[in-house]
Amino acid sequence: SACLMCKGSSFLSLGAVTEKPLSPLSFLCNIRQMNTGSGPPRFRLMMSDGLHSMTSMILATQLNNLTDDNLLTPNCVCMLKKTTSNNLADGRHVRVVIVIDMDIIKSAEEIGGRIGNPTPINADSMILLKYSLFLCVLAALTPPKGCGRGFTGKSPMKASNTSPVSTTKVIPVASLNPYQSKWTVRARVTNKSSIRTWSNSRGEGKLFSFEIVDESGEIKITAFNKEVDKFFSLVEQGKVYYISKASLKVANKQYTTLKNDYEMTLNAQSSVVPCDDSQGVPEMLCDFVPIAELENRDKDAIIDVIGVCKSAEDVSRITTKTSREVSKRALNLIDTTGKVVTVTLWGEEAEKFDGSGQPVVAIKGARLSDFGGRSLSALFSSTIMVNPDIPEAFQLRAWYDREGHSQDSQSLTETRSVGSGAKMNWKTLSDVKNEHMGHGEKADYFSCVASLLYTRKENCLYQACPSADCNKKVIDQQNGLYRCEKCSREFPNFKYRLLLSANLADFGDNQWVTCFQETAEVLLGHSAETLGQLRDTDEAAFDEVFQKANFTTHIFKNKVKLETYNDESRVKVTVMEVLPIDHREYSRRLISNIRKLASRT
DNA sequence: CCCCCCCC
Repeated sequence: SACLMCKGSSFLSLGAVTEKPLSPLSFLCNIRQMNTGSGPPRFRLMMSDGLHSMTSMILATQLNNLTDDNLLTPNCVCMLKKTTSNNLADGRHVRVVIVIDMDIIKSAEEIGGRIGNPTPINADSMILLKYSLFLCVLAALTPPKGCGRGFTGKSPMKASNTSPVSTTKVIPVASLNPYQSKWTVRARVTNKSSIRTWSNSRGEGKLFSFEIVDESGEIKITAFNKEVDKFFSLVEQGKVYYISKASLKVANKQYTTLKNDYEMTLNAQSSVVPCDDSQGVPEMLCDFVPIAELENRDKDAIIDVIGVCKSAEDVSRITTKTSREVSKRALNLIDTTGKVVTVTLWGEEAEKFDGSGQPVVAIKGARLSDFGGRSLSALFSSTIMVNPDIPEAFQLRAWYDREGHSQDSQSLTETRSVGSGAKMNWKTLSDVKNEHMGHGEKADYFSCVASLLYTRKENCLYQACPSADCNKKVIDQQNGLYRCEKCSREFPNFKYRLLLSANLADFGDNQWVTCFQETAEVLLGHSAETLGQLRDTDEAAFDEVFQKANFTTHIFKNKVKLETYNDESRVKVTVMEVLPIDHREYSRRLISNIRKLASRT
């Protein structure tokens, strides 16, 4: 539905539809304790309705007990029963929403993850609505309080006495907002870009950007045109600066890779002054996502990852859709979750990467892709660190050398296929018909996910030649001997073989297929021999085998070929392999197909 | 005010 935080009309229409007062529902995005000095603790909340988020919300102290049982954690759903708004007491003109009464109606555990990718809005936009009701959800930007890095309550920062700026106090980067103009931050430069130019309908120019970090958080800073000339050579990667008088704006969530709702633009008044004292200013702020956890994150999420580079491809050159040549190199990273993910590095990063000695690799700001299930891609804005000097890297190194190197691992990135190694050519049953598969000179191969709709139990078993490599049907001589025409021999025995006709169905179509011995045994769950015995001795049990197999769902790898009998052509589909469904992979494939379909219309 | 981020 439409965003109820910024669209008054939506709010009204929702009220009209339901015809009864609704209490506002919110997702909690984040919660952190504010620095209040003496007095009861105050908690700042970030909430969202899935589309927009609001950071300037404060829990009334009488609700502080909600934080006691660790229920008010990111992703839980809250019902805001009573709210008011106010300016912050510290004299800054910051409008905040105070939550006076609310209930937690679904725990973070029940929600299971962040919903949506909300754009931050400020309290003023919300206050316009008087938000007697709105819908919001708390989504996770950081782990719950107490176990996160960089966003939990931190002691207030002291301005260094070497500060050249005496009129404004040094504040934490995390507390920067557009409503406060007199501030100075002291932070380290990370990830400085080169100078780029642009030219579009709105004009042209040049820019460079960099990121800064202090113990409270991080923010992206961009300099355009004149400010490029003024600051580019001054700003050095890894150095600490006092920065003040820059513009703040809401960061566009689509492009943001840092954990900050805002970003900074240097302007004519801005000051950037080197600071010799880098005491207490971290090198980098990372929020590493365990590799196994990547399965549960949204496609396109920007995440930090750390793992041992178990293996790396050689660098190669590829041509992009826009005919540009670029270097690429894929790495396989493993962490203590035992899961492996493929990360692709590009350009210079791909060229200079050295995977020998299986280094620990940390990447800040990689993009999660759904290629091959789950994989990662480094961006221009990513920071790639080889054997970084951080505790997580030392722990991983120790784990890998001790046990990780020999542990069974499973990749989230499907490189070739499930099962026997051949490439999966996924089709729906109607695709097979519409694309006239099998009509060519050679047979075509495809894989599908389908359910057994019907199996013909009559004639599914035949008596075959007992010699090892011959499966030819034998002729019952009715004298206790069975003749194989192929071997030109008579045998006192035979072996049962399966030749099962089955009707497969998926959501759009159905198809008769033939399953020989091995595939039929998998589908029916018994060996041909057992089935033969069963048919001859216990017909009810034999029937039950088929009943049980009915409506089971599998991955079928098939061969399709047009065959002609007596001037009549029909497509013959033979099942080559039956594989169990990896449900996670299947739902991913399903979602990806739905996305594809949606993008076509 | 940019926002490129690629390939299978």
